[in-house]
Amino acid sequence: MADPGLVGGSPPVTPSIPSPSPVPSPSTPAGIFDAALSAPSELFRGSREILQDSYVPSRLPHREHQIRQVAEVLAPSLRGEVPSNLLIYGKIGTGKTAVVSQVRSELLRRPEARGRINFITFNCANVDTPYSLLQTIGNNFATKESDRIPTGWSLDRVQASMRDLIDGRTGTLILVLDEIDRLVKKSGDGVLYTLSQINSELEKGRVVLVGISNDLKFTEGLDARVRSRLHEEKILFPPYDAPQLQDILRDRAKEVFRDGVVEPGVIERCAAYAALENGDARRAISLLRLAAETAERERAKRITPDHVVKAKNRYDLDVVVECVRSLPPHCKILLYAILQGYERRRGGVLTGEVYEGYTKLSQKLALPPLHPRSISNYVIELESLGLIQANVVSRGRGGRTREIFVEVPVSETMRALEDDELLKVLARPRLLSQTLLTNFDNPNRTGPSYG
DNA sequence: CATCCACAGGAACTTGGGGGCA
DNA sequence: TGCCCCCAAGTTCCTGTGGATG
Repeated sequence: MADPGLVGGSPPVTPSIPSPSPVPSPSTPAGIFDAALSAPSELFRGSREILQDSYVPSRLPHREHQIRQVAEVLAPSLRGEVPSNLLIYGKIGTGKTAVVSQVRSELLRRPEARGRINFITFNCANVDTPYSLLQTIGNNFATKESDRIPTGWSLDRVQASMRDLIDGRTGTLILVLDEIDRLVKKSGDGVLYTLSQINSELEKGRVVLVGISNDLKFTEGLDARVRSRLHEEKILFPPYDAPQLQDILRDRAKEVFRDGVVEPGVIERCAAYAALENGDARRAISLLRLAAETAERERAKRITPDHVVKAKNRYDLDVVVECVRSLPPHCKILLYAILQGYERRRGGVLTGEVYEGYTKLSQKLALPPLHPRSISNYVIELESLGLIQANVVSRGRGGRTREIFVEVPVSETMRALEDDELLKVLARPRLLSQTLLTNFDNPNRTGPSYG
């Protein structure tokens, strides 16, 4: 089985996929993809992968300085010395992961790195418990099946086994922990303490930690020893501004689109939308991709600024629907109760009302309702996902509570919930919301405006 | 200015599931 | 097979909060 969240290191073993039968099944309308595949794309020249999040371009505009900084920190590993631990901060889509990935490639390309440097990258959103982290690190070094660390051992045993496996190889292990703040938030700093002091227990191997975080303040709650070890070096990635985002988009566009298909104003509009949202380059690139796909579906010969506007509306709604679908069952019921209350009151709903609504819905669905404490946690989770805004308000003798506002289009979100197997019995006929496109396309919108 | 209300939210605990080991 | 481990989800218990009220 492939290690979850492992981005670098040994390639995961993938099961062989049987080749598809060339004969279409009788129930499949033959040739439904023929039209889409036969004609070459009029817009795309290069692989569409160039516009995916996972693609790391050969050039990272406006990140030359950061690349140099990361390289300088890690360079001692090429001389057989132990580099300092490194923390990289910056908001989403500021190029942190891409820069580390590029430095990694350059580093491993050097002849001095051969047999001397191992580079493993984890995303702590997937590997977020001490056990799974130590297990995955150890298993990355296991050369035979019997060396692998299974699930079910005590944490001490996993730790000792991982240490032995790392020490089985000479050289430096550069351990990149992407979204390290999520690991700390979920499991505390114990495992970081273990990793940050592991070098004192190793004879041959050496470990260097490179933490990547979106949260500039995540080290505030750390144990002082862990903080000082992690903070040996730190690099801040500032958000991109609109002209910088335009440069990034032009680079990608040149690579992926045919000449002259991108109309003036397209790049500028994608960059402007993304610049408004924390200078997120990923978002800018996704918008460009969606705009191109929209143009392609319309069989347009060129991508226009209008396609960007359509793409932006689609992007926002897709994100919401996908997010809603991935919620746990009780969280979906809670969100439905919030939406109902919000629609009824045409404004903020209080925790007590929401809990009452949630309890009624649960009973309707023949599910035992959760305790208010658990619901309180779900409210926090929904807020962190950006679906609602929950402000703590004190109402005097009315007590202290949270006033909850909905941050997504009510009708569309309810419909997404009603599509769910669990909640479909709640579905009712409703009018199509006219608010969606106008609300989503107003970047200057302040505060809750749906409902 | 003490009291009150209706929670907020931290911490410890319980439960149940997936897995290893002797 | 029984006992151990980890982990996620949920519960219980508790203290804290802050503005209206008397």
